[in-house]
Amino acid sequence: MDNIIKKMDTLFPSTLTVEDIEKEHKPRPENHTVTRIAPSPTGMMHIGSVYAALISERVAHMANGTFILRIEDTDSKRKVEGATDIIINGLKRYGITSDEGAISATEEVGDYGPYTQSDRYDIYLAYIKKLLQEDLAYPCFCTEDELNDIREQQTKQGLRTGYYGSWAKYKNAPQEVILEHLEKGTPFTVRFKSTGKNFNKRLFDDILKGKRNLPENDADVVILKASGLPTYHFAHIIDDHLMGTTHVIRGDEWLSSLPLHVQLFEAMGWTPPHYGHISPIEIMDDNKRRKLSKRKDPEASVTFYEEKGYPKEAVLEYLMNLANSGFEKFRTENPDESVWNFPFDLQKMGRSGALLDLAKLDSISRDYIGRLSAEELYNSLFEWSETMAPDLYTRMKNDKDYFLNIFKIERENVERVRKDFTNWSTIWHEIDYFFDDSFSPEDGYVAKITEQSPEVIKEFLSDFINHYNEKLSNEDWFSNMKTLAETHGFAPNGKTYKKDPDSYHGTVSDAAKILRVALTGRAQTPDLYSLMQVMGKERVIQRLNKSV
RNA sequence: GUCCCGUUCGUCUAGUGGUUUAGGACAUCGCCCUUUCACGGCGGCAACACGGGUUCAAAUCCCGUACGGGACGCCA
Repeated sequence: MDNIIKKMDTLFPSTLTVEDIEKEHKPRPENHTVTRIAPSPTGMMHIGSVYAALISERVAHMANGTFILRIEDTDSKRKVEGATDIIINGLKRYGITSDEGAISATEEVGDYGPYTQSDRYDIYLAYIKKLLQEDLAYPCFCTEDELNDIREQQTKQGLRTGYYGSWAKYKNAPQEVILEHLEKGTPFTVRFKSTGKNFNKRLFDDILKGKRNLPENDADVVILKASGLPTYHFAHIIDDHLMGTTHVIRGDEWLSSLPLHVQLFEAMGWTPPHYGHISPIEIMDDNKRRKLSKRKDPEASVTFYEEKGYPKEAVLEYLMNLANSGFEKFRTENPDESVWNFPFDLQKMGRSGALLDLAKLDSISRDYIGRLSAEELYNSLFEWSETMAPDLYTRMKNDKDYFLNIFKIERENVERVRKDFTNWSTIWHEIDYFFDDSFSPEDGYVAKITEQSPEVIKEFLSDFINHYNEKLSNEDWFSNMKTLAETHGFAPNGKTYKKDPDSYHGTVSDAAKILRVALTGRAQTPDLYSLMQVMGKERVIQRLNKSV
């Protein structure tokens, strides 16, 4: 073996030894909870990553522990330029703060780094060499084609696929064969030498799934790729040991490799962390449920929510809802508390996968926006529009007071705030009629929408214009309007109208509708009085004159 | 194909053997409030996947079946 290691030293030069690493390594304090999120920089931020990060962050911070952001970039093929920043900014955006790890593409904080796997190259190599020395690992010279052949044969015979048992060609290869390959320069991987037996079951206690019996791992998995970089399995063991991770929260697609990971920890002589496997967020596709896919589903990417303009707080609340069944009750009882004050409890996580429910997100989002003051609403929308709706941004910048007044309608000094804003991207469409340059109804629109005769409309509106006094209170204004409506042939109430429908053009509500439509072009709007106050007398008169 | 995980209203879920005519929220429908809409209030529809056991008693414990999801890579 020493020959092999010597040979490897020339291939992958590194003088760092396990002894060096362990001498430098500071153990964490006793009973200090450490969790981490370990995304791959593939260029997009998956909503599932935010979900997993949120849960891990909560587990650590609820226990006054440490939350780490580690960048898992050992797959050079999938690595994308600038992707680390996307991850960092994505988490920051949702208020998920890490205590250690990458803080930008080039900087990191913490005493347990480096926190980017490609910078940990010689650490992995040191441990690989140790395993080789101890005969717990061995080089494998199989080509891709050979491995495919093995898989094919196994499938044909109805066997488990994998590099195990008698299929493990180089497991006990003679030294000469290995050295010969090394001399020739045959590319090779390093595989872990498993002693597990597939027919042995072992009990694992998952934080979320509970006690599970899983078969021992008997496959000699690759731990070092031909590129010299470790596989996920190996990097996970080394990093989480050295970084002192106590709780690994990850997607349940990893559950099958749990026996392998525990086996690796034990082979290194280390205690494995606690594991919690969370179910993925799913989507309904053609009447079938499946995991949200970043390729097929735009909803999988956080950019979807940014573009639609869901407030980040609303997205976070929605995720918290999925993560913890008690959250809804907490929110009902504490409408104004921050989500970060919710007593998150891992035991209250659902075991099965949840379907992404945008209607529920809408509802949470409406509630959230409804709780904002006009000023807060203005600021949030302004910030969003800078990148997502530049025209709106310019408009808001130039006309701040007008926007604030619009947002104050039925928002300030009322018992119940209206909830007609679902997200930032829909707001402009709700309020565009307030602006003269985007108010261009077609000819005869009032008659068309109200189904009143042009004469009635003309007479009622002309009279209204003559008597309009913007100084009046809502009550006085309305009672004047009511009187005016009656003189123009509208019944004061439904009861009167129903008694003799032929004698009236409608009720006072129909008269109000004429005004509403003339001013806004719509049959449904917020409170008429407030709306006219915000528009101002000049604009009101001008619009009414136009439709007379 | 082999192995693993899961399954309570349409959706998210409460439920840990008797407190349950299975509770809440979102969605949906109806009514009320009301100058429209939204808000709010009240109410309706609506679920323990199926089959066997264990037990005086099962959504809850055990065993099968079905269905759904996942893993089986020099991806993570």
